[in-house]
Amino acid sequence: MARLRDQQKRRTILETSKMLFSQKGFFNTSVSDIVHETGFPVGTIYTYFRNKEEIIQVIVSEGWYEFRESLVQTLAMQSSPEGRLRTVIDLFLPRLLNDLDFINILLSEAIQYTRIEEKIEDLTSIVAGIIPSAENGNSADTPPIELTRRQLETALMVYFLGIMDAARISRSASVGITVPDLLDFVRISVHRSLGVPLGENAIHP
Amino acid sequence: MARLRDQQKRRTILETSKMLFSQKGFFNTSVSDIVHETGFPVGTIYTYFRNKEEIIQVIVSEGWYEFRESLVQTLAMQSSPEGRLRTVIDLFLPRLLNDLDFINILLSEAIQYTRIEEKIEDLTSIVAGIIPSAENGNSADTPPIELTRRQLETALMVYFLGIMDAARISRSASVGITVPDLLDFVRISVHRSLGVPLGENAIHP
Amino acid sequence: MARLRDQQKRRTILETSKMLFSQKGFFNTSVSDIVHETGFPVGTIYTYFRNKEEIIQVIVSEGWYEFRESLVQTLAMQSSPEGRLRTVIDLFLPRLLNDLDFINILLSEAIQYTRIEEKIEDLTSIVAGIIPSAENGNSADTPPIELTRRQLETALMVYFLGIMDAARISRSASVGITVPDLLDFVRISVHRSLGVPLGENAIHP
Amino acid sequence: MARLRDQQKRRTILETSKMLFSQKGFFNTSVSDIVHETGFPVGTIYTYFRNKEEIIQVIVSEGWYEFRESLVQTLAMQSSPEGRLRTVIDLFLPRLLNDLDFINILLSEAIQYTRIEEKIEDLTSIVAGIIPSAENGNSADTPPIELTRRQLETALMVYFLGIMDAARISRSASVGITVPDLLDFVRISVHRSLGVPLGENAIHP
DNA sequence: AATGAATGAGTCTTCATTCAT
DNA sequence: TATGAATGAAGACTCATTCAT
Repeated sequence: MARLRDQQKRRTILETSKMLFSQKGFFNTSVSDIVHETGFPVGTIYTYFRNKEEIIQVIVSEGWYEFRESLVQTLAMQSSPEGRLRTVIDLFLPRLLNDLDFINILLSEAIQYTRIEEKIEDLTSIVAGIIPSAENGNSADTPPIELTRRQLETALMVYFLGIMDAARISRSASVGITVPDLLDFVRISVHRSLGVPLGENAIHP
Repeated sequence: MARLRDQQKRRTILETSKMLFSQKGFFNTSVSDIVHETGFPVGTIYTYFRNKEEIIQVIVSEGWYEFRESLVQTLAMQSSPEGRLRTVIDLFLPRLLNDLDFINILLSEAIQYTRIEEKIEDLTSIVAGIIPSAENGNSADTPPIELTRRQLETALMVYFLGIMDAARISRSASVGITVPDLLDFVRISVHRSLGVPLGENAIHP
Repeated sequence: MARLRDQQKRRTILETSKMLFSQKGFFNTSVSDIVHETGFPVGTIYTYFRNKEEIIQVIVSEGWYEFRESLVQTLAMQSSPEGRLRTVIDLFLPRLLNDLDFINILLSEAIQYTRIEEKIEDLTSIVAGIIPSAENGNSADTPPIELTRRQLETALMVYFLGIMDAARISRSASVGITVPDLLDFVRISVHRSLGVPLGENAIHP
Repeated sequence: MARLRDQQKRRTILETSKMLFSQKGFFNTSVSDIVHETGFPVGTIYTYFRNKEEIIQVIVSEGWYEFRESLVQTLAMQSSPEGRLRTVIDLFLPRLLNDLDFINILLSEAIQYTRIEEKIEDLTSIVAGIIPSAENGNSADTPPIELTRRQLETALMVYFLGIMDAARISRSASVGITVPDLLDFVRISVHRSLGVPLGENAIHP
């Protein structure tokens, strides 16, 4: 019982902080802001987290863990390379882009507490593994793309970072590009490069 | 006659701050750090800049202005679309990626002082204008790419942001990708998508 | 349970600041002076007051409120106009003039934070209300003074301000006038103008 | 020639500073404010005045000297006590009250640089000397007031300070009393106390 | 365990005055 | 002599974290 309520408090702190960090930035959000927004006493914040830095680290690591785990598990359930690709593009990418607060924190000022390099390399590696290539060994029916593993990973890293950054920026009123534009762009690129057709509703976001 | 404002001093403050902001972040760099690093007295910092925020704004706006101006002017000197594309890829992209401190500041914590949206949209628009497409009107010998203007701009935004972000991250020891990998990636992509061959030394890296 | 705000601490800050502001002036008193004089750490000052300005505002507003309230309440207990007048002159005026630090702050540099106009107008209005005049309606036995309400209020304002300012200045070694001289002056004036005899010990000096 | 221009500059500095000190207060007016308002370079300010403090001291001392000298000289030209009284009330008081900036500075935050005690005592003494009293020796035709010299000086000090303070405060929008009310008040008081009738245009302000 | 007052190093910034030119 | 950039001590205030209650 107490356990449950505690977990709820912890979640509230994390969610409130996430919103504040995304909106005002990590350094412009004071612990006192979190206190006011949650309504909890300061002391309470420090019974759940060692310090302010730990809050952002947990937001990022838990958020990423969740995303990554569900990606890996769902990928495992798809037998064909094509199915896996569709999963990434039609399910996980939209989900990622849906959480702009998360992206904002991941790429913003707190990048120093974020270890984003490791995360992107990891993601890149997972996705590279599902793309049929000469090096990866490829099935008979999908023609291999002519890229070395290194080139593929470079491409994927640019794509992921570019899409996340574009999504983050697209929030700004002055930007014409929208998240749907970005998803559209990915589908076209994949279709052209890999010959995998990905209709807008292939799986359904 | 009193002394005149010393432009060399101003430059020193800007360069020192740029390095510090990139290394430690804007918020973790104190004015006192700038004072120690430059060796100037505090007062001097404030005779050249109204406040700490103005320093980062000037770093970004002057840096961007310089980059953009030389891009536009050099583009104007190239008559063929192909030549313009080569200019962008072989001259300006390497130059941009060479200044990782600048990129770091542009994309990092100071994003709030940076108006990066406007800058990226502007750049995207300039480059979109030189790519032969059905909409842009195209010469007989280069086949148009089959993208709407909106799709093209989305693609360019993702590419630019992705490359800059990847370059920034590539600094980290744990990342396998390097800036040459990124340039390589761009050349291949352009070659494949537009049929424009861009050898590594096409103009000069 | 954490500690509760300590009202004694708050009072110490107010009293110390009052003395310092009166002695050295508001602008020549630094928060650091208050810190040294009280012995409290800086942070403590700011847990009780939002800023330096609020300290002087509280000194003035609380001081005035206390003075005004006790004036009004005691006046209400006196049934005759004469009794009320004596209360003002023999009880409240001495009390006011006894707190030269307060007067000094009220009339000095912090006048900008002090809203002294409102306070004086209010006081003037209260006292004007107890003086028998043709306009106020007067009892049969005290002859009305021959002044319009406006003239009466002007007179009272000049008197109050003049007495307070004279008292403040009388602190200076070079000035011959003393606070008893001022009280003496008021008694004579009232006696002559209103025919109300006010012996030095009428109520209690 | 240079001499003349110099004196003009000096006057400009004094007048600009007087306005600024009155409006914003001495401590809230920076030397840089004076620089901006006058358009002179900082250095110039310091060729005319040793420091900021000296500026206010000169404003007050020169302003007072001028006022006092012309008072004394004009008084000397009046042979009757009554004429002298009229001069004070109809000529000098209105002139004094006409310069609210001066009064404001005299009584405000810079009171520490102002030596107001000496000035008021001096003025009080001058005026006390022209009022017929038992102690002063009095002419046959004006009945002496029944006040000791000390009481008279007390009265005058209260009057002068009260009127100046009231005038200063009357600037505030919320105050009903005006400078004419104050002059009116003085005339009535003098008439009643001393039997000297002072029509509004007795001499002409 | 829960609380929130206490803490003080550290932040950015100002500004009167000087003095090199 | 005229100038205005240079100076740095001093200012007000913040805020993450602790710890007495």
